[in-house]
Amino acid sequence: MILRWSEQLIPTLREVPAEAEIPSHQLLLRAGLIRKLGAGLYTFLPMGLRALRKVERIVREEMDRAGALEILMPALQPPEIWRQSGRYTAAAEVLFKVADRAGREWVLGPTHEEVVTALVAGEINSYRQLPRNFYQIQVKFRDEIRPRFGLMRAKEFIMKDAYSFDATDEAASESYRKMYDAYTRIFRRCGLRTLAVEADTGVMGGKFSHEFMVPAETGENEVAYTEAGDYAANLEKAVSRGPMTPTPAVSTGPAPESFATPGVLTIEDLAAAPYNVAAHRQIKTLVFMVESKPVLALVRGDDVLNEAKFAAACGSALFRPATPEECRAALGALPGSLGAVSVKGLPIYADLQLRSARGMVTGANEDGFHLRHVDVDRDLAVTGWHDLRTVKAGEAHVESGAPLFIRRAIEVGHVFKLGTKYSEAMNARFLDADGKQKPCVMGCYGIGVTRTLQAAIEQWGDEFGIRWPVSVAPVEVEVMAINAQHADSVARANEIAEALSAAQVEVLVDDRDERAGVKFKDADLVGAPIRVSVGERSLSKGQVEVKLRRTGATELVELGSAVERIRALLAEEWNAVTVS
RNA sequence: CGGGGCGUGGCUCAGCCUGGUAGAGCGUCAGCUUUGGGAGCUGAAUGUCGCGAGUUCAAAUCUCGCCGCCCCGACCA
Repeated sequence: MILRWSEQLIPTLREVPAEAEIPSHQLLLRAGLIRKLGAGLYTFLPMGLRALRKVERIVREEMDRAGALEILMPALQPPEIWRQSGRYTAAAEVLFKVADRAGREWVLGPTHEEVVTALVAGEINSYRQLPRNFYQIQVKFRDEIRPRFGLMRAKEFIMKDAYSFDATDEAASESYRKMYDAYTRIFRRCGLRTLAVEADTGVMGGKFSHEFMVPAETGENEVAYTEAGDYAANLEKAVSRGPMTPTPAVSTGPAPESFATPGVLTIEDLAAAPYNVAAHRQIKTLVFMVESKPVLALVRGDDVLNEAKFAAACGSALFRPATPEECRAALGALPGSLGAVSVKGLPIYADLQLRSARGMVTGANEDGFHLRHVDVDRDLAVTGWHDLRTVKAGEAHVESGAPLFIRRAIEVGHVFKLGTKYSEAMNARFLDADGKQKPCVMGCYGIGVTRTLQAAIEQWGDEFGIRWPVSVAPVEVEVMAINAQHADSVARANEIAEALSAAQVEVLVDDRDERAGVKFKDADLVGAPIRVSVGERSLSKGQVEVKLRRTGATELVELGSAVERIRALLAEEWNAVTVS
């Protein structure tokens, strides 16, 4: 197959568009792959769509190979099923809602658990029909608070979502494992290095999950991991043996004692002179409005509350920090002087590091005062003890004791073991061999297809453009006649392109009457793995130049053996992304 | 939603502070020259200065409101 540049729409940009901040977003625009319609809304241009289709094809092949069945569900959904699952309110913030002409409300699907479970509830009745795994590649709509970074976080994006249904928990684990393996293969075939990390289940619910992360400085997630690779977790979920400095455990007085701390509003203020209370000797008291009611969260002064862990502890994701007025209403003081000593009637969730801590300092619930000699077990009525702190780099892995590293990453896939949350809510039951009705045990599995594409660019871009892994490159080879007015060059270039095309190679011919520099720059931007340039100079010696975009290596090849050599190089490129 | 920034030919931006003629580079079109890493010359087209009010003899410029976009936080593939 031959594409001719002159007949395409490949609007490359010489300058970096002002709207793009991160390299992959800049390259998507500069290489003429996408154009923006509005915030988080993008048109895929021909080259961008070609690359996207390549990712989709890999995903399809691996899902099919893993035994999943492709279907296609509606993006427009009735709100009833969302009420039925309970997510009409739980996920309300991301739901796009539209009205039809009669004023009836509809939902634009942000995901499809409800639809697929409703389907299964109607169609699967017997254990003999299990297991089944359904997937689709489809548009999702999410009313993101802040769309960002091009395709990375869009209001409308393409996702591969799969849903497994099993008769037993063990069988569900096997389905989960199959998807996990398929994901590993998919990302490798897309040329991506990924890290599978333990993850928080969030609003999805369920038992446990793994995220597939592409390490990148521009990623929106942070991952904690050991060098040996025996542990990797999203920072939201990560645990360690605890902070580097132990929590004080020696009582300093028989009862809490108030002391004046005028102007002190932060942990740092209190840690500084004249008070000199080290941060790890302080109790940080945070107030959240959980489903409109105040709840206290306590962590050590030098720790950072992990909101995902807090959500798990209090059993709700619907919370926000309390306003100063709400803090005053709940505790009688403004942030900066808050504490949990003697507080009654409010839920208090405390981090495990504070358990049995003694000789601590915390706010007195009186503006400008703090309490010292606080012994947690004696002075605080803690509702629940949980791991609430965010792990820090350098802390010890729970099992091996090895130091944890932290780095940023892009989440490209997420697999969940859901259990029966949706099947029970939506009544997806089957008749088991023992004659009893049981809910299907579910799993769900997502890949951000458009995000994966951008992650590949983020990982493989350089200052000149995109160095596509051949498996997702819009075309495999670009051929150009350096001087479009030199008839012999043009003829030879076309011959090579025809021969490659005959050998099932996807070729882009830059047939524009542009100067060499322009075509070279554009070739680097668009990033075909192999570039063939035919020019008078080398042609006079019977040669053409072949360049590998990935390594930058160039070689001169005899005209007669050029096609053979290109195919050999191409085979090597494919080998680099092949999974056996 | 809170905080910050920006909106001027297709793109990148200047002009705004201190009101009066709307500009540059790139791109586009025509012609000539040039042809191995974003060429040169000549000529040309392209603007409701985001929208709406207000102040003023006069508004891209000052004021107010709205809209859009980008960045930082919460959400997620």
